[in-house]
Amino acid sequence: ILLMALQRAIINYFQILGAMESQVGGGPAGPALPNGPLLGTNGATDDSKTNLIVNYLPQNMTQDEFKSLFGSIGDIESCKLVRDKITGQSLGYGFVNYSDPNDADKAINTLNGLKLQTKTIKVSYARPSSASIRDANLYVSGLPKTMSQKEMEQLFSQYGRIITSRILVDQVTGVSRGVGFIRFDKRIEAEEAIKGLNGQKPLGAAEPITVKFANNPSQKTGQALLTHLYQSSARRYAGPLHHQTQRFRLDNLLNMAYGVKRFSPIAIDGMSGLAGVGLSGGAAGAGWCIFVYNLSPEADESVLWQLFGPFGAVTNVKVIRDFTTNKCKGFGFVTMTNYDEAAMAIASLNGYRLGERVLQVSFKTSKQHKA
DNA sequence: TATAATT
Repeated sequence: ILLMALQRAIINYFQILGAMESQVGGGPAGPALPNGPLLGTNGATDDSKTNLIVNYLPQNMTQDEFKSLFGSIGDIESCKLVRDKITGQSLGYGFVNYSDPNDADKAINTLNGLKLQTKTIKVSYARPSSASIRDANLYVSGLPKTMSQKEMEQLFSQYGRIITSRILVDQVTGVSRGVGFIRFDKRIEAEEAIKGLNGQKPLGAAEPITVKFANNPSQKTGQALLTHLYQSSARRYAGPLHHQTQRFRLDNLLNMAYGVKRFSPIAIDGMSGLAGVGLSGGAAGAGWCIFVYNLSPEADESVLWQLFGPFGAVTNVKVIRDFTTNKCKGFGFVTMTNYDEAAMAIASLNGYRLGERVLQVSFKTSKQHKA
């Protein structure tokens, strides 16, 4: 009976999420229109200097958050967070096409390596889209535990240009698990690497390695899907009250099914005492507005992303600048979607020393700007 | 023995 109730609740929950996404999401940007100066001699657009691919995005980042983060650098021609066509889940990567090549360069320099929650995002130029670069990812197992990422790359680089490589490690000890991934620029290169290396012993190794095409990571088991849903349920949009009650109802069911408690008492009890503090609506989307005081005159938006991003979903950041000098006036605002993440960020960052300055961080109140 | 890299 519990499982049936859980199943119903999950179906119900997906419908609610779907409705919320369509209200809040803002939708994917349309295709980039040909832009005069960027037309090549063959009539094709050349966006190689403006179009970026962004990888390792947090699973729960929305299109709006994505646009807000990259829009803080400069004017965006188009951007898209890529989602699974059927489930609507983020695939963890996206594209940003800037109007100005200088802004694309700036985005790589300032946002590549930015830590957001548990992820370190990667920002790089997108290669021209083509069938020849798809399905070029290899799964490698049986690697010697002593082999480094660099050594694995050296082994594979004879077959082509490597785009990414990774060796999986034990989360506790940090020691190699003997498995990894190699993404080549071209699928043909990956095919050649399989022919050349599958079943072969690396120099000095005791065992042969297995090299094959990697599975697509979007296929999940029912268990993994449930786990995922459970994790994402607490991270969503703080939203209107009827969504809150829905959220807690589902959470209680999941708590029963998994025997774990997700919400801290403060996240539940805290809500009732917070009328009028921090919670904002408006065009930027609902969320908890945080006041950040004692920023340096040189502070910019990327500082706020770096400070608050690790704590959870950030929808917007703003540095308040002097109109004439364009220098920061010493304060800014950050909007976060979820109360518990905002509270954690405030608790952690209030009193935080940034260079020579000690930050004051709190929920925004109506009369703080006079201080 | 499995990570969200081509719209």
